[in-house]
Amino acid sequence: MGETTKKYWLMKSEPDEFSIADLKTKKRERWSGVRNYVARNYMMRDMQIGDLVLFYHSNAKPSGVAGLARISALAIPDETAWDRKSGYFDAKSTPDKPRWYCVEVEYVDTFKKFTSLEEIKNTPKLKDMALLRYSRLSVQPVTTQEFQLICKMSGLAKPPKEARPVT
DNA sequence: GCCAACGTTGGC
DNA sequence: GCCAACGTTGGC
Repeated sequence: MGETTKKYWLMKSEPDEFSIADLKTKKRERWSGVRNYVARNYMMRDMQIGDLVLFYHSNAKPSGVAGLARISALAIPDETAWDRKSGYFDAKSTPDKPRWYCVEVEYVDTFKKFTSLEEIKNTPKLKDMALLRYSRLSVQPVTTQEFQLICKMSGLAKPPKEARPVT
């Protein structure tokens, strides 16, 4: 990965907790609660404002890609880590020495056609997606080809080619 | 609810 | 540094 500038991502959320509809209502949301170093590092080191995100519903019936979001703020310390009342509390992370970080994402679109995990599995061109190879990783890079194809499968006539923040 | 796959922890 | 035990993710 290294110096490669990534533009496309997939981020998982359990729709019972936070769905694409919730993001649409709230417009923007901090992606807090990630407690995996690989996922954190993608957010901390590689995400840029304007990067586009496939919003994936995990642990759902069915699971799959539900819509599109965009990175609207760079990673900052995840405050839920030092909130004892939070389900994401982690005593090893403090305001002085934060261990966990989160970006902010903003709503872009809800796909007209939900693209299920099963469809992704049945699409040969998508067989190398991190989604299938590292099934437990909740924040992961997506190639341009994969991104464009999933947008197409999801009924988005013109997938945004360029990542552009709204003002 | 089950469980495979994987990440983390801690004893040694 | 190894690895067993344990915890979590997420599909089914």
